[in-house]
Amino acid sequence: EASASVQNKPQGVNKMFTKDEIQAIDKFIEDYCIINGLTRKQICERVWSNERKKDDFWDLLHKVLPYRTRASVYKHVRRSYHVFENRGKWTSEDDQELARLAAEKDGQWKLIGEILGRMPEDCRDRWRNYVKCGKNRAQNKWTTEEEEKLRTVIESMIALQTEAGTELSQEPGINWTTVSEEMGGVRSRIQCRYKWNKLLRREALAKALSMKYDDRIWLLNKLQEIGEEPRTDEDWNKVASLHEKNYWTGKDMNLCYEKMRASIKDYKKKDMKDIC
DNA sequence: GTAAAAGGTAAGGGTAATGCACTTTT
DNA sequence: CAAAAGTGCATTACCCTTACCTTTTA
Repeated sequence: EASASVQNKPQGVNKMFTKDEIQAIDKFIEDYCIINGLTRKQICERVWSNERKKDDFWDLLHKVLPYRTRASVYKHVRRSYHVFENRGKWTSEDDQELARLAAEKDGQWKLIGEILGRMPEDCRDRWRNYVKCGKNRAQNKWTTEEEEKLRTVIESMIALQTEAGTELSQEPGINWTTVSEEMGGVRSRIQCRYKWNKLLRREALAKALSMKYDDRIWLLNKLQEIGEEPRTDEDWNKVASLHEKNYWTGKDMNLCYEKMRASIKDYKKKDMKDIC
């Protein structure tokens, strides 16, 4: 019954559970508790119990969201119905203890979690995103040298993969943990990823802004001709395909237009026709 | 007896929300 | 002018999937 409201949702990659999905799960578990006379604490213990109980709990749960993988539902419920005392807010004492345990019990996050009274995943996250770099972690603005080093590290990582073969259609993967290590542990994995994406954005913007007067005028005229502002990437690609040069991508044109638009006073109050 | 399915753990990849310094508006 | 409201940006908190192993089931 809990699944009724969320049936036939498409399965996506890395898609957050929606409010409806979470509600459906919660409803199921609430009912399950009532039927089986369980308290919240007891159901959490059931969820984290390592005995392989021969009931249909996980099976029924998966039927609430059948279009998701079983593992997906399993993991989500383990996070939402956990048995650990603490979440969030790490004191520096907590961090110190985590650092000690991480060194002593390398990779044994389940064990570390039990000792600290936290979810293993949270311990792992705190470690890799923060504690691992410790005092080495820089908070200041990236220097040009640092940016160049990041570029080198990532480009050689990508080169290594394409070289190692298989022009398989898969995207080159960037292992941010490794990148952080190769940066000397001075920036966390998340800092590196953020910076890299920012560098990419900066480059994209530079290209878009290199568009000369004639092409800009062409763009503004074309937009007026079309009559409405392109919304999606696809819309912009269509606009770009109308141009004789095969140089500007939809993204380039989108960025360039946004910049021109933003240079106009009170642009937020104006629509596209006024802008052009 | 064996292949397939399920449970459990760690590693990899990621986004939404927040905090903060700064501008703009009221 | 002060206070409130918006903004851009980096960080923080939290989330999701896949790979792989062991155990259970059909």
